[in-house]
Parts: sequence; C-alpha cells; structure tokens
Amino acid sequence: MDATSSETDPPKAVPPKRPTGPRDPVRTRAAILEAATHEFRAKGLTGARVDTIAKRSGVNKRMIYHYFGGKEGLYVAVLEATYSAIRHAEGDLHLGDREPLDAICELVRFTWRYFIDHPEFLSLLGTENLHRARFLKQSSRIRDLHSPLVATLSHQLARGAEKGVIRPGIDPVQLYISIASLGFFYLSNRYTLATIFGRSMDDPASLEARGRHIEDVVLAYLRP
Amino acid sequence: MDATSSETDPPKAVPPKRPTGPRDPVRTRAAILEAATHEFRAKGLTGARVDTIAKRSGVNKRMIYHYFGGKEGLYVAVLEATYSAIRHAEGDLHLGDREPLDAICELVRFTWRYFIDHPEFLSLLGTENLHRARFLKQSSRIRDLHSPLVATLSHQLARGAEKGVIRPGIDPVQLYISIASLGFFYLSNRYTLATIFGRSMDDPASLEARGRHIEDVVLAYLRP
Amino acid sequence: MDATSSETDPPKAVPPKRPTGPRDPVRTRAAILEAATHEFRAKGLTGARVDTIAKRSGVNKRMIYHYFGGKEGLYVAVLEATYSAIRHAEGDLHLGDREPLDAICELVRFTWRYFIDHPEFLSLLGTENLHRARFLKQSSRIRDLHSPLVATLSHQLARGAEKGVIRPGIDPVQLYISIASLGFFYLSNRYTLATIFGRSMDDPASLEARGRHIEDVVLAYLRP
Amino acid sequence: MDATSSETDPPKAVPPKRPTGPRDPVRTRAAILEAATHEFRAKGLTGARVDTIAKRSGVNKRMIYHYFGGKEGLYVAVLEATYSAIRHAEGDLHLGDREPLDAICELVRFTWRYFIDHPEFLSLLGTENLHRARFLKQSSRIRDLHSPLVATLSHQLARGAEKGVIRPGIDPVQLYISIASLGFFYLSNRYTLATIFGRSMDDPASLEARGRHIEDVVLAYLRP
DNA sequence: TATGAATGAGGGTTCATTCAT
DNA sequence: CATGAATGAACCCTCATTCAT
Repeated sequence: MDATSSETDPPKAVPPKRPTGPRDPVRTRAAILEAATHEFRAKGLTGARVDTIAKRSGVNKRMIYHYFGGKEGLYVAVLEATYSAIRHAEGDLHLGDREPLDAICELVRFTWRYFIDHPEFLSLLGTENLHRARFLKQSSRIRDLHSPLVATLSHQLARGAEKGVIRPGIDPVQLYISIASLGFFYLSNRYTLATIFGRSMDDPASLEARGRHIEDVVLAYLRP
Repeated sequence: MDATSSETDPPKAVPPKRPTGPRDPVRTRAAILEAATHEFRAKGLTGARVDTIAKRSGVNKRMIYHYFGGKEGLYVAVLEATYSAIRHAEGDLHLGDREPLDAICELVRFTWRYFIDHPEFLSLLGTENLHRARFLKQSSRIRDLHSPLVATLSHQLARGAEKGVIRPGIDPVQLYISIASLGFFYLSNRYTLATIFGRSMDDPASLEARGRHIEDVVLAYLRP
Repeated sequence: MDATSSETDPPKAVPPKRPTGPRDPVRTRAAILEAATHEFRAKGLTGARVDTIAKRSGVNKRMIYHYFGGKEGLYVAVLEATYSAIRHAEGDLHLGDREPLDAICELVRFTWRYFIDHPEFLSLLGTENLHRARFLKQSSRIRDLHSPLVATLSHQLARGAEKGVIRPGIDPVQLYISIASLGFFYLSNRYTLATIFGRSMDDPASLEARGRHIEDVVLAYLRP
Repeated sequence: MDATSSETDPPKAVPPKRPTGPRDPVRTRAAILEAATHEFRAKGLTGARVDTIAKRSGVNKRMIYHYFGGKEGLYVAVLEATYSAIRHAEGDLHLGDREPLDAICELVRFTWRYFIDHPEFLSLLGTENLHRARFLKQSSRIRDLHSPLVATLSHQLARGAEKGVIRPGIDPVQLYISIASLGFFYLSNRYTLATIFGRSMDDPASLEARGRHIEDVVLAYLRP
C-alpha cells in the first residue's frame, strides 16, 4: 500500500475469488482483515460496507459474523492490528541501544517513513478519533503496547541531557506527539492542504522536503 | 461550542422548536447550517443523518433540499463557512502590522486557541480529507481565501531574516503547516492519545502545557 | 410539434421567463395549458411533475392550483382541449359536402396526417386509457363532440352503398375505429416496433409508405 | 387474467402471504415477476409502487433488489417475459405448415384472441412506448424473437401470390402491423372509445363483432 | 393576481444482520 | 466451515399541495 494509490472502489477490480481452498480458517480471517483494513481506511466506519469487505476478501458475508461478531468487532480488530504493527516495527529499531540524538533522529525518520508507507494508519486514527476513541478503549492490550516507547524516549532524553547534547526538561510524551504531529498532519491533511495552497503535497520531492523540514524542527527544539 | 462537550445524540435533547417565526429564510438557512455543522462534525459525512439535522434545526426536512440541494450540497456549504470563519478571524489579527517574531508568535497562539475553541474545524477537515478533498475542490472561493496568509507569513519571514531575528530560508508554507500540525494533531487525536498514553489531554492544565510546548518548538525553529 | 423531436427534459432549455407582463389571466392560463400538454404527453399523468409544468410555463406553481384546482384538474383540461382540437379540425373538412368515397378517403388522409402532426394526441389517449378513461368520463362535453363524426360517416356510407360504390352494411363506428387504428398503433408504438423489427418507422419515406398502405387497406375494405 | 377485471388496488385484497415455503428462489422470483406484471400493467412504470409489488408477491421488498437490481430492472424483466410469451404462443401455431390464406387468417384470429386474453401485453407496450422503448432497447434477445414471425409471413405471402390467392407485393411488416393495429387499438383504447361513442366495447357481443370486422378488413386487403 | 417558503406523506433504495441449507 | 436467500429498519430524497406575504 502506498500513499498515492487511488482508493475509489469501482476501478479497483480486485480478484473476487481468492485461491485458498475451502475451510482454511487462518487465511479466511486474514483475508477478511486485509479487506476490512482497506475498506475502513477508505470510507471510515460508517461509510464502510460489510458487503464490500466480503466481496473484496472473497469470503461469504456470514463469515465476518462468525469470526468477528459484526462490523464493529471487525473494526476493533483492524484497529488493534494497525496499532500493533507500528509499535512492533518501532520496537525493531532498538532505539535504546543507540546514542541519544541518533536514537531520536532515527525515530523521527522512522515515523515519517512509516506514515508515508501506511496510509491506513492515518485514516484509521482519524476515524477512531471522530468516534472519540470509543472502540480503542475497548481494547485491553493497547496501552501496554505504548509503554516501551515512552520509557525509551524518557531514558534517551535523560541521557542526552546528562551528556549536554539535548536541552533538559523535555517531556517525552510532548516530544513524541510533536514528532508524530509534524508528519501526521501533513500527510493526513494533504488533500485539503494541496487544495488551499494550490501546491502538490504528494510528489516525491515534496515528501522529501517535508521530511527534511521535520528533522530541522525537531533538532532545533532538542538543541540545548 | 467547546472541546469537551458530549456529542452523542440521545441525551442531547435539543429544543425541537426554534424560536424563529415562520417565513424567515435567513434564519431558516442559518439554523440548518448550524445544525449541519454540529452533525457533520460529530458523525462525519456518511454518518450524519439528514433527519437529525432537520430535527435539530427545527425546520422541515424538505427545506434542506430547498436551500442546499441535498446532503452533499449542505456539507459543502458547511465546509466553506468553516474555512471562511478561521481565515477571517486570522485576518482580524493584522499580522502584517507587527514585528516579525511577534507576528508569528501571535499566529501560533491564535491558531492553538482557535483549534481549541472550534473543534468542528478539526473534525470537518478530518472528514474532508477522508474523502480526499473531493468536496472542497468544488468550492471556487477556497483558494483565494488562503493567499493573504501565505503572503503575510512570507513577508514577515523575509523581514525577520533581514533584521537577523529569524533564520533565513524558511518556507512559509512549511512553517504554517508545522504551526497547524503541532496543535491540530494533538487536539484532533486527543482521544486516542489519551487512551494509548493513559493521560488526559483535555484538561486546562494539559492544554496550557501543550500551548507552551508548541511555542517553544516554533521559536526554537525560528532562532537564527 | 412534430413526430420526431426529442422529448427528454434536460436538453430542452425552454425559456424560463415568458415575455408576458404580470396579471394577464388569459395568457397565464394558456401558458400553463401548453406546458402541461407537453409534460403529460412526455411523462404520463403519474410521471408528470407540477414543478416542471410551472417552470416551463414560466408561472408560479400556485397559479396552477388557482386556475385548475390541481394536477388532475389540469390534466382533465388538457384532455378536453386535445379532443376538442381534433374534432374541430375534422369539422373543417366538411366531409358531408363531398362524394362518399372521396369523403372517406379525405378522412383517412386527414386522420393519418393529424396523428403525425399531433403526437400529444396519441400519448394523452394512451395515458387516459391506462387510467381506464377515469378522467375523460368527468368531462361532460366530450360525447357531444363526437356525434357529428358518426352522423356524417353513417350518411356517406349509406349514400355510397346506394350508388353502388361502397359495399353495404358497414358499421360507421367500426370503420372509424379501423381508420384510426391503422395510423394510431403504428405511430404510438413506433418505438417498440422499430426495436423489434429493426427498422426505422419515423423517417419521411416510412411515414409516406404507411400512409399509402392505410389507404389501400381501407379502400379494399370499402370496395363492394 | 381477463379484459374486464377491475384493476384498482384497494378492493383487490390480494392474499398477502404466498403459500410457498421460505428459501425457494425460483418461486420467489416468479412471484415477484407476476406481481410486477400486474402492477406495471395497471399503473405504468412511474405509477407502479415497489411496495405494492412486494406486498402482492408476499416477499420482502429487499428481494426485488436482490433479484432484479431495482424497479427499472424489474420492469425490463417483465417486458422481456411479456414479449417472450406472445412470440412463443405464436410459434406454437406452426403457421409455416399451413396454406397461405389459412395461415394468415389463423394469425389474425390468434392475435385478436391473445390481445383479449392478455391485457397486460397491451398496457405494457403502451407504457414502453411512452418511454420511447428506452428499456426494450436494453434487451438483447428481443429482436431475435421476432425474425421468425416476419420470415413466416414473408414466405406465406410469396406462396399465396404464386398460387394467385393473395395479391402480390404486400409488405409482411406492414401487414403484421395492420393486423395488430386493428385489434390493439380497439382494446387498448376501449375506455376512451366507449366514452366518446357512448357504446360498450367490452361485452362479448362487441368483441365478437370486432373480431369479425378485423377478419373482413384483412381478407379484403389480401384479395388479389 | 402573484410569489416563494413551508409541509408531511411516502418514493425507491441500502444497510447490517440472521436464517435455512 | 461455508453459502446465498431473506429480513425490517432506516436512509436520502421527491411529491403535490398549502401558507404567509
């Protein structure tokens, strides 16, 4: 999935028959999840259609109720999988093992790159916030997923301050929110921004420029 | 309207009869627009119900079609009114008449305050971006609304650089997007953020802290 | 009005403002009647829209209720005017003053020509028969309008039989119905006929050929 | 179904529950089609109500969309079935195996009888022509359905001319249209005809008389 | 006489979900 | 486990008509 692909339905022409044989629970579940992610991302919770998800995943509509209980259950599952994915990818960076400034820089670059590569993450968060996180709150595992991130950031900020390379007193949560903000808003609002400013936000050069700008802003802020 | 009010429908118990006498086109139109803003903000385009808008505005459902042509026409009208409102409030700041650093600081504070006070702006932009600005593109007056902002920022950045109080080479559009980002993302995603970080984002102290943080970040970036 | 003009609405672009000054009851009534004839002809009773009639006639919708009481009253008025028109045109032929065979031939040619030139007559009769003449029965003047026609035909058939130029015993009503049939069915069903036979029924050559055929059939039948 | 039954809805009191068990797609489809034929015949396309069709057929309204896509799709299906029925009944006459004059006489009698027995055929054609065959044109199989009729007529006219029992040079399509005309117009317009001529067209004696008249007209025309 | 706002009933259609096989 | 028919509640929208000016 990439940031510039068209998301409208009719031209999509997804293969309606998946090559899995019958009675393969794991693949059925995965196929539904994949199709649902796409649909919820493109239309939101209310706009998404159970029929469309069934058709796209090539499974019978009844299976959605079998595996996920219903549209909302499926939506929650998509949400969990989406958050889980980014946090695991983040974990793979092993930010705790690097030098403080380097670690934060890496997090900035990773975050920006991840947002570009996973537009469903942006859309789903937007949708979930429209609903005031009503569904995310139902998920028990979500909060645990985020403590390592805060812990690592906190640790590196403290070490950086000690070493004199980072200004002291920075709140790790504020910092993370700002790192996310600078990329998230640009990408998730790129359609209205392009319209009001009359300038493409999607082409590689613009994305590259924005990436550099974000690094500049964060580094300026960290500077002691 | 404020950022913390409950938005669910049933408990809302809005006065079903508006106090306007009949045959008042101006008030009818305004009442529809107000109710629609609320409904689109709370539910998005797909989730919004025409019936609910009619009920809340106290007018006959048919009038929505009379004045706005339909649900989408009404949505476009809401979008235009919403953008128009922020740009006019911005214009009232007369940023061009101030000192460069002061002007930008004022813009930062204004933007943050405006986002807090107008949650419908955040939601509607999220909704519109879910639809890839399909409706905003239909509005002809939108782009003209934004050129003064860019012009003013550009002018003040140049003056600031000349005077040696602002680092040279800053792109005004990138800067504005960053200013908006730091507040927009925090507020529009406050529900998921509160959930994943297990910390309120909505109380006055948190809002105050975030406001100061944003100023810090922007000022650090502007510093030569 | 002619047999081949397109009748769909959107491209029609009728002048929405008629050049009459205000307060001209006669013209207002006539404008409504003209627009209604067009609309009922093109859409039938159920398909016709009061709004469309008002717009096309350039008068306020309320006037339709003022002058005709409502949609059905207007429809009855259109029906009466339509029948009245053909019978008056028929009367102008003065068929009673001609030789028997000549009179009947003239009636055949007139009927065919009138049907071609007045497609609204065909459509309105079709619509009225769908409703089992429910509205025509409300009109008191309709029946009197038709006795002269039957009387004249009867008279000429008798004279022709006496003179030996027309076979005796022909029922004038059966004959008239047949004369009307041969043209009416061809023209009112020309769209389905063209489709099932894969051959145009509307071009001048086809109309000419059908006219000759009808004359042949009637004359063969009259032959003693 | 016969020509004289009342078609208005309220007194009809159709059994609202059909005796078919659930889960019988074939019967469900057929029940919808039967109810739709009745409704479109009585009210035309615009006047027909999807709710009424659902109620009469005893199936859930949703099924109409499941099987036919919508009101128009259902109408097209009704149209196809109606045309298909008359052409198949016609085919069963095996007109090609008879003597020329006899074959044509049989066609005349069959057509008249079929029109009397299938008033829905008349009404649906009227409705379809009001819409200028817009829907019939969508049907691919319609034209093929009619070539055998023209071929047979053509063949018999040629043979009759050879044998000297039919006048040469008769166009088979014109002849067929005339045969249909003489019965179709009488029956489909019987309500207005009865009103303007003040004479019943529906009683058995009148139908019998009209049948004989039609034969007379056609035979007179065929006579060499 | 003329106008355009206002109305309530009902139009076709779509939806998430469940049932029978 | 899997299927497609079946359901009833809404949803957006349209209509003929009336009201207030």
